[in-house]
Amino acid sequence: MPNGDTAEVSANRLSELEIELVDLCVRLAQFLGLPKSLGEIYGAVFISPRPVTMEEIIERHGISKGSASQGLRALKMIGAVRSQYIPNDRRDHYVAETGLGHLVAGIMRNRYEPAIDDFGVRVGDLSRNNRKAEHNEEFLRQRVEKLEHWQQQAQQIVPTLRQVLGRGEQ
Amino acid sequence: MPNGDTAEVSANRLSELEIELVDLCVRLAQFLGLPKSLGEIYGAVFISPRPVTMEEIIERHGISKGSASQGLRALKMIGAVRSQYIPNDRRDHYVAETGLGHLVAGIMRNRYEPAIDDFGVRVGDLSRNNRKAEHNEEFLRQRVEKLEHWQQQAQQIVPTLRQVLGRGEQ
DNA sequence: CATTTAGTTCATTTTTTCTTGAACTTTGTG
DNA sequence: CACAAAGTTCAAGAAAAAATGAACTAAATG
Repeated sequence: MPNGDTAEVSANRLSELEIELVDLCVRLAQFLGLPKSLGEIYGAVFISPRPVTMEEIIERHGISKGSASQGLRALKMIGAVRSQYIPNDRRDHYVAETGLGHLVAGIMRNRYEPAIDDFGVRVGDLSRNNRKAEHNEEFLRQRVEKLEHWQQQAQQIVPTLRQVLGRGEQ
Repeated sequence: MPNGDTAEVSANRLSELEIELVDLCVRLAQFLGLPKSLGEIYGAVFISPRPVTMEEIIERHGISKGSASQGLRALKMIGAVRSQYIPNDRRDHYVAETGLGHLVAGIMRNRYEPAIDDFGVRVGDLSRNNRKAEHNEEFLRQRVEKLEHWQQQAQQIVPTLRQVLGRGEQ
């Protein structure tokens, strides 16, 4: 049972510094094209020195239950957050993953790689049809080739990023 | 499906292939977090073997004048498109820039680098205040340091990408 | 079991972003 | 100059994305 009496006042407010840290997480999320709430939730976990429950996040940050639930699921999926077992407590407790390489890799895997692959498939189809369709103008064929080249370059980016960001994790 | 008669002027209808190429440009734009219309407009320029006017884009792709004007401005700004002088014609004529490195560099410059810099400024402020505020918990200070580290790694990404994508342009 | 608590789902509402089009400015033309 | 064509701007509408919260399922507790 939550602490009782005087407690109906909101659980400990966020300090200035905590607010700023969460703010940065929100900006980061938006930079990456993720919804603001993911940034808030990640921030909530990031600033906590010990594993947090969904309820704490909801209380301290004023997020709806639905957002919190869905947001945590998404963050788990990209590996930004993981849940940690706490004895004698039925609730899930979350801990932030803080390696930038790890975070970026998760986002890549879930968001970017599928799109790059899809692009590859489409360009592949196109260039296959391109060959047998002899009435195409030469110019458009060159454009299709250009896209194939883009696709090849895009494929190289993922491993390269991994290399740059993979160092210095703890 | 043979093209049939329609030997007349190219003025209108997009071919299947052209539609697919524009479609890919739209997907690419959306992947990069840019509005669909930018993809369409870029696509319109991309598939044209000769410089296109705004009017042609509006006509062939059914885009509003406002979108076309703003979209072309944005594409010029990121260097995805440039206008080319045509004698005896008052209108602007646009040509697509097709080097992936060039395109990505432009988007970086306009969209990502400012955000990364802003992030850097904020983290800098934070860590400066962090030092003099002696009442901060140790844990939060570690988190601020973590963000500084992220910032440093992010700074490295830009030149690395440039290197991967900068080769093989024509 | 009945009850309480943790967490999920999803239709609805809210917010944000994109697109449109009409009014406007600018520039070339006779 | 008056006119027309090219291009810009921005308020308002449309569309898309995100957040909410009530109704739900599942799982522990006694």
